[in-house]
Amino acid sequence: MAQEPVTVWARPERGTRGPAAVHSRAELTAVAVELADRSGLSAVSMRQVAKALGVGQASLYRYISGREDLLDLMTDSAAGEIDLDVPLSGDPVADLAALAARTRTVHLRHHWLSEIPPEPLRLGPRSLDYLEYALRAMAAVPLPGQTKMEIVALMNALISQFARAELQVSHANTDRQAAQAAYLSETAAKGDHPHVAAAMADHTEAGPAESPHALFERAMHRVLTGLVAPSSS
Amino acid sequence: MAQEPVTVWARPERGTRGPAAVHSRAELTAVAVELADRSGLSAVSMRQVAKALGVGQASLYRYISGREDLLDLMTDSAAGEIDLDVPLSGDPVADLAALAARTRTVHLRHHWLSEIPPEPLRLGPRSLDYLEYALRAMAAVPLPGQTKMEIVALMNALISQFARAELQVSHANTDRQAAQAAYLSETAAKGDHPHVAAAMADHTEAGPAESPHALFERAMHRVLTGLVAPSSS
DNA sequence: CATAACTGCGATCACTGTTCGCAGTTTCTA
DNA sequence: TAGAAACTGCGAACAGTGATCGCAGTTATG
Repeated sequence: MAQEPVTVWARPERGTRGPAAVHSRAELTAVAVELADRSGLSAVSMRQVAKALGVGQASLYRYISGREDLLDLMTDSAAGEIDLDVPLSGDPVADLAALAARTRTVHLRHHWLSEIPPEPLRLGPRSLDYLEYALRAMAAVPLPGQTKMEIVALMNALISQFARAELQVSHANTDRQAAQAAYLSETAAKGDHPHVAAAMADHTEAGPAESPHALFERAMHRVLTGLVAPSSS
Repeated sequence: MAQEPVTVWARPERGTRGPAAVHSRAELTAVAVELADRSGLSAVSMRQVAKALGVGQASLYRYISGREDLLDLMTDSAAGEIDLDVPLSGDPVADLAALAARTRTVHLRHHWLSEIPPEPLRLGPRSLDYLEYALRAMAAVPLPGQTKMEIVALMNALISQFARAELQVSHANTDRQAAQAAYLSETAAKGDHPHVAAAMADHTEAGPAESPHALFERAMHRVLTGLVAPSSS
């Protein structure tokens, strides 16, 4: 009935019969990534990708089965940029924290990673290598495999969150954010929400702001320590 | 030039001049939430909301300025379902963990919360009360306000992630997920990725699975301990 | 050589969020 | 009290989206 393999990774890129395809999935992915790097994820539409590639829009469906596939490819391509040849020290927390730090740089290089709608299980070959590496780092940890996988998922969610927060301040804010911030400070100044007001005052004066990288490493180290530490119950 | 208040919360619901509006933002919100509860966030389109409300589509723009406003209203409405009258014990970690547990139930009640695209700063009045409560729980913690706010953001990201994972297993999987899972186990069985294979084997046998609630509480407690604990550096 | 499988793609469909202009209603002001 | 101003509801339309269908042309297989 329907086409059998519903995921890109299980579908062969080419048959053997017809004329050679002019482009490839890799090419498609590269174009999509460049488009997203420059103009955000919303710029990655079938039409724009087709235009940037110089083909008709409907032709894209010869390479992928839909936009979801494109996101899969992009995500996995980004995962491929994470260096997995770094040897493990044996300290699970330190190794995971270092991996997280490398993942963070990829997130900063590709803003759109934090915009990708988090499907459960968006795992391509490179992402799988990534998962394998992370699990290997936890090999000596006496936790069930299920829990370890959840730890990796949580770690990635945190990395995404950090990247979002970091890009938010650096990037030029839309007027929507400005309005939101204005509403926040305005409401906080009204007298209710004293703790919010205090926290925001802290934020504005503060001292020399800690470098985002250092902040990330500290927080991630703490969280991982909490997660990986042997359970006391 | 443009309309001044860019956020819903700063825009008055009604002027004083014209005929009385037939509906209200609250009504709009309720309809949208019910729609999302039943059919997911994608069912919340201007047309469907208008139809469910019995008005023309263009009329919605008299109450809100766009779909984003609708998401803001829905999110804040959900935040309003979190009980903030629970007295604080004085133990920051325990209080935050309890708050997180209550937030989790709201996420489970409203699947779509995990689907909402995470804008930076989507804070309405109820969300602000929530933030105030969380900061109050950390009043005695010797950390800069900025860091405390980040902790709250991280906590919420984790709650969202947990809810997603939990709903993923319970909910009827789409064939896309099934295909992804098939690809995963197939590739893992190939011999590379031994740690992934082992973890998945753990997953399938395992013993009596721990209740999701207990798992959540344990992990959250650990993470919060790691985050709130006095810095050693 | 015929058949089956493939490629590229113009045209089109159903859907999305949003805007415009108009008729009708209410309230404020001069 | 008349008129202007501000508001409501909304039909129609616009630009954009992802996806499908069918056709002409090309290539390899049996």
